[in-house]
Amino acid sequence: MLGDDNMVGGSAQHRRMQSEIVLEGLEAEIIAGIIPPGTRLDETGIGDRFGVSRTPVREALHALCARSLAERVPYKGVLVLALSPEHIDQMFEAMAEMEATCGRLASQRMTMSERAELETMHREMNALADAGDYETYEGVNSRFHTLIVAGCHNKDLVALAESMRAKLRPFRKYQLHDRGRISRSCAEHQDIVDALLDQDAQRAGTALRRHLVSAAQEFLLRRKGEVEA
Amino acid sequence: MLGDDNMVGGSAQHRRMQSEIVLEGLEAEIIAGIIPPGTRLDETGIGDRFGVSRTPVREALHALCARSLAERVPYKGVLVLALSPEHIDQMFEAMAEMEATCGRLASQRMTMSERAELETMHREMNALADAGDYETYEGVNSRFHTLIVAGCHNKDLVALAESMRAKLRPFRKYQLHDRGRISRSCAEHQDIVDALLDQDAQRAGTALRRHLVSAAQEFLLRRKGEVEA
DNA sequence: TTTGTATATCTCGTATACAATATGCCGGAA
DNA sequence: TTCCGGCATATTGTATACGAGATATACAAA
Repeated sequence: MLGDDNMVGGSAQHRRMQSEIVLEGLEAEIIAGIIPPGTRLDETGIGDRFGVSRTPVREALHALCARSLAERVPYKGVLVLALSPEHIDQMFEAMAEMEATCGRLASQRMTMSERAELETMHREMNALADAGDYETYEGVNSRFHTLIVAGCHNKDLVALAESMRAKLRPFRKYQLHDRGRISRSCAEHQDIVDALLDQDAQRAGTALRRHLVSAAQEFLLRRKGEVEA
Repeated sequence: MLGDDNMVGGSAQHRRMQSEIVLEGLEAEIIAGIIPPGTRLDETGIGDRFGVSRTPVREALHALCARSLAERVPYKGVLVLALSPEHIDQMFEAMAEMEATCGRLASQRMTMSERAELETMHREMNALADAGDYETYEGVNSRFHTLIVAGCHNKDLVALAESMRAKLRPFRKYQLHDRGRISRSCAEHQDIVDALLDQDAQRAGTALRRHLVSAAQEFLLRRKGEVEA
């Protein structure tokens, strides 16, 4: 009995599987752009790199495909997904619609403490915007949106919305790197926060949709510029 | 060259992998309710049943978890998801929101031929309702909703909406088995079709949401009754 | 009878061996 | 020179073997 470390409190603590480690590693590398789209993910090579056999690698690759970060072609391999501009556009739209939906519900359902946190974050972001601290801003911004999505209190909608955000994460690193974009972002956030606190479902939805669409526009324009440059 | 069945037109034709076959088999059995929720999916047993080894079975199980038809508990196995009534309620809501979102966009984006097909289906369903052919009605009803979802012309939104529909399919078999429900369904469909053809985004969304919420209510009431009986 | 411990067994996670399939290269013929 | 076909290689898909962890059972002691 002594030395009993059965910490049963909370959710079961389980040993991290190798496949999980590989999955997270690959995901991070893909999202960070270290592995560019179109790359074939070689099972043996990755296994060697992570120091595991092919089996856990294969499981990680399957998971990657399930999250549509990659695509499996039988007997050929799995390729990091290269997305067309049109598809990226669609993904942004899907994310915007998901967050708008969550936000609309959240306006009615957020708890008092969630609303308080929302305001706190918003104020914090205003300060960060003034200070020009883009890195920190981006972090808070991400949590801000996560909080809104979670505010709908529907596990499935949250999961769908977050899955879209995850897919787009690799593309969002381009954004929010100039003062103009950030101050526009803050203004749009103000609108969103107001609507949520006023419990105005309609306005919350449209404000969120508009905000995300405009963010997407900026991204696509910037990317287009990069390609031409 | 003769006997060359490389029909390269369209997407590549590949030999069906065993893991795919197992996946589809299990999925069908789960959806059909042959494998009840809570069942532990034994890897060796399933392998024997399908005549394959554990490896493809494991891949299928992972895919099942990715589609959240089952849940993996490390070192314990994967369990067919047993959903609480509250969660089922949330899933219905998520599906309703997804279809409403798709429908709102579809009202603006459906092609002429899609709109025509929509009307055709609706008329067909009215006839089937009058005839009391519930089985066929259910089939057309499913295609009706699929068509609306697809009408948003956004691959990602369609995928999200369809994933919710897939999750709920096992529960929907209870529905639409009495004349009252069917006639109400038809009336609600009328509203939806009108809004879509009028390109009235707002109304399309609310009509769809209302329709699906009311369907969910019926299901939950019926289920509650069954439990008490 | 009950409880604690030890063992037995079962299943999962991982590694490796084998089979099937695609790709690339090389030689030969037109 | 160019095109075609067959072979070699590499990589994926599948099967099996092995080790780790967990649960269940049996037995002993209180």
